[in-house]
Amino acid sequence: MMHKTISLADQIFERLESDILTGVYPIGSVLTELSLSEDLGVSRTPIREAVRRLEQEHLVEPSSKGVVVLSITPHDAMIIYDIRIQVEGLAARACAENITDEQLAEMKELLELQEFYIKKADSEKIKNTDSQFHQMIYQFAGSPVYYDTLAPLHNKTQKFRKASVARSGKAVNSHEEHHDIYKAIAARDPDAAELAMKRHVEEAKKRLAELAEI
Amino acid sequence: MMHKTISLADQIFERLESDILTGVYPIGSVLTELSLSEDLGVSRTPIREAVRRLEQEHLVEPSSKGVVVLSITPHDAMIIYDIRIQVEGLAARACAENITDEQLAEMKELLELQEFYIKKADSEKIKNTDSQFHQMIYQFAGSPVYYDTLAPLHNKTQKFRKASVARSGKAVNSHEEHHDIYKAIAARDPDAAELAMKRHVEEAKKRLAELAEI
DNA sequence: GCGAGTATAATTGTATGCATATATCCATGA
DNA sequence: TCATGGATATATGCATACAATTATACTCGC
Repeated sequence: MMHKTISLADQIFERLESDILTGVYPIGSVLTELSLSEDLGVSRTPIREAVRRLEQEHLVEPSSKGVVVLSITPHDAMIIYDIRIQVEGLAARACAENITDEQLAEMKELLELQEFYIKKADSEKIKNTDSQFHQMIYQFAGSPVYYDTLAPLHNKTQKFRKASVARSGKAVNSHEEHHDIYKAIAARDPDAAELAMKRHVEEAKKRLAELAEI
Repeated sequence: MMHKTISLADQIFERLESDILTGVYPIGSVLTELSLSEDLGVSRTPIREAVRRLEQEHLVEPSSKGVVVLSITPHDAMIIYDIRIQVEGLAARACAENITDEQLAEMKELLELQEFYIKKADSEKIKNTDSQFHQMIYQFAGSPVYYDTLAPLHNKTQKFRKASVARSGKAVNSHEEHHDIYKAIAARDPDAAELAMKRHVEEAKKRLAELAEI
């Protein structure tokens, strides 16, 4: 019952993370290992593992009794964008310096796929390719440090944005900005890549600020 | 068996993290839960928890048999400093904008303590106060996001530096730079605080680069 | 009626056992 | 000799049992 499948702990983490960021477990509610274990029908062991990861990401906080749900505030979201502006700028620069031809081709392919989904107006898939594009940048930047630092931040803003979009009904489109970044990286121009990426994340921040009326 | 003290899992994580970053477990070596469990004299449960955290921080990587030690390369360390330059700059700025009088007093006290240890040439304590100073900045910046992002990065450079210092015999002293940062924060001057912090982390990067002969 | 002290319940920390998957090694046959 | 197949060893994933701590409720004495 082990390898091919994703571990229960991973599945449970994904589920709990989603449920917290989308409000299924409201901020302030208390979760205990035992109650989660009963709710999800598994033993405490994989639950513990998932909850520890939630703790590390500050989505929950230990309290005298179980853990209490924290999620993130709009203010936190804005700060995450400020950090992302700087660090993704560095990552894009590193990417322009280090990317291989194969990786570049992969990136181009993803952008074409995104274009396809934009024409079909499949917003779920658009958002997916969007995230994948950023994760590619993190991965192609030449050090796992970029991914480790940026992936959790990106993840949080994505889910926060998702909740805001659901409330407002608006959607966003940043395909052109992605293409600018790609072009700079393809040209192996670090300055241009950094600039394009910083501009892109800044725009994303502004869009969310409007959306969430911060 | 659940004393007031820190949990076994936490202790083991700290120890393994240190041992990896200082080379006790060389890069490429393989660790299994069972062998660690026997070496450290505890059951697999807390070991598992610690190893999962190491995986999340990319200090080890799962393999067919146990996990293999990754640690960080000098190149990674330099990248971490580049990220810290930017993000700690933001944190220092936020700190100057948000810090309370009590927090400011606490910070001043810490710097006086550090001065005391410097006169006594107690390098272990100096390093401790050093780390505490940075962590205070993260905590007083007004959002847990700063701490979550910066603490792991700071931790890694500290331990990496420790290994380098052990090899070279040199030590470093950055008290004056800390004091500059404090003065800017005390004056509630965000621009000056950001600048002082950036300069400080840049200097730390240069010192490590010399030390590690990168 | 109320406070103190104690019993009880609830919760997490740790150990252990079992199931399962994978690697390794050895034997056997062409 | 080499490939193949199976037995064995080793590893992790999950469940469960137990220990210990902390919160809560309750009782008893005043």
